[in-house]
Amino acid sequence: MPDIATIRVPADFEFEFPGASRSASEVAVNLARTQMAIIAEIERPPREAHGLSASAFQTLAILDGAGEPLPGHVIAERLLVSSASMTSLVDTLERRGLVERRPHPTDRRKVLIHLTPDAQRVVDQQLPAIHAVIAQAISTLPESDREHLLSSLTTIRARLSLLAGQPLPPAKARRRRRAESTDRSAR
Amino acid sequence: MPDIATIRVPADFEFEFPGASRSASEVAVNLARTQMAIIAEIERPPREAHGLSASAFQTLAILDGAGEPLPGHVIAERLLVSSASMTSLVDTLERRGLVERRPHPTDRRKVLIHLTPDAQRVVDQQLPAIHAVIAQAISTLPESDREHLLSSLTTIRARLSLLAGQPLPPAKARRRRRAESTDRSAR
DNA sequence: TATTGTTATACTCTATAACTATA
DNA sequence: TATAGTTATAGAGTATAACAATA
Repeated sequence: MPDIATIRVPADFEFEFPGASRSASEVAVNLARTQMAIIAEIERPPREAHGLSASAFQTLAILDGAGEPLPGHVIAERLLVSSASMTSLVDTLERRGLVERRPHPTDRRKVLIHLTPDAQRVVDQQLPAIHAVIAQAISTLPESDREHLLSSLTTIRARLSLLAGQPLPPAKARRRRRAESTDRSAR
Repeated sequence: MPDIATIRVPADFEFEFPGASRSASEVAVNLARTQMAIIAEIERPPREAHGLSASAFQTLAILDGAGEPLPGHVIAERLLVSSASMTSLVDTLERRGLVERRPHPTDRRKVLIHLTPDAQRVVDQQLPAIHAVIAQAISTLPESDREHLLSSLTTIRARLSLLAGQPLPPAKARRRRRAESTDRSAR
């Protein structure tokens, strides 16, 4: 049973990367791996393979969540893709009969994307399964730790939203250690 | 300044999705968003745009971390891609002069992938920048919370590695709420 | 027989640039 | 002018299946 220990970085990490923080990088690496493991479990077959890419399924989920048809540019912006990519995504979904394009009643520049009954079935089937997997994945974490975890994550996101508006600091040069053969792939 | 609050799911969430856990889904959603925000900050230009995809850069990082040339199938397995995809990835990197294929000295089935000096320069420049961004992103989280966070993440990963070996439980049906127009996109 | 890697094929995602239609 | 969307073009990533070479 691999991968059940906390991933650590080497003791000389902060020597090799001036400006880095060992504990911070450990948090980042473990965050990434945990997130990947959750995704993998959610997508593990047989998940009644809907055969949709993450972006395509997310498009359906966004439409379901909105509870009403949306114009393409709104979906594109929530999905963080370009308008041309959105066109192509909607093309794919339309080909599979999961969405329909219909003209906006008043603004003739816009095209409203509607979920079809087939798509609604896909979403209604997938969402409960996804949330059930998540419930199972987190089930061994006590409720009090969940609140603590949420608060730590929010602290990080708040800091990131500040950083996003600032210029990037110059990076300091890597200091090479003497040659050795230990595996440093965790970095 | 958007997105600095903990993302919550609606109060009737566990009614709508039997078998789901509200706090668990909140953890999963916030984990995903935090992870995305870290990636976005790491990739924020001008990051001396190396122009490499995530997989391509990770391939270089894996080779750098190993400290020695590796056969393709080893990289493929760490990267979680097929051997054919690995061939295509190495093709791309070779075209850009970042890796070289050389025959394995003893096992003639294998091809060892070597980093070129150019690639080493890319990695030596990117890794310190990445770890510096991470240090900044986590900087407002007290050291004791970092350990707590790591431990919670490991608890989740341990549970996931157990689940991965088990059959998927049947999902219960979604219960539709009365129609309303609130935005439920956080799900 | 099993392992390693490649080729062939196909599809999706993604982006930029140029364009049309509408507001 | 600005907004919404499409088309054209291009490149990358991904997978499966069939195959060759080697162990």
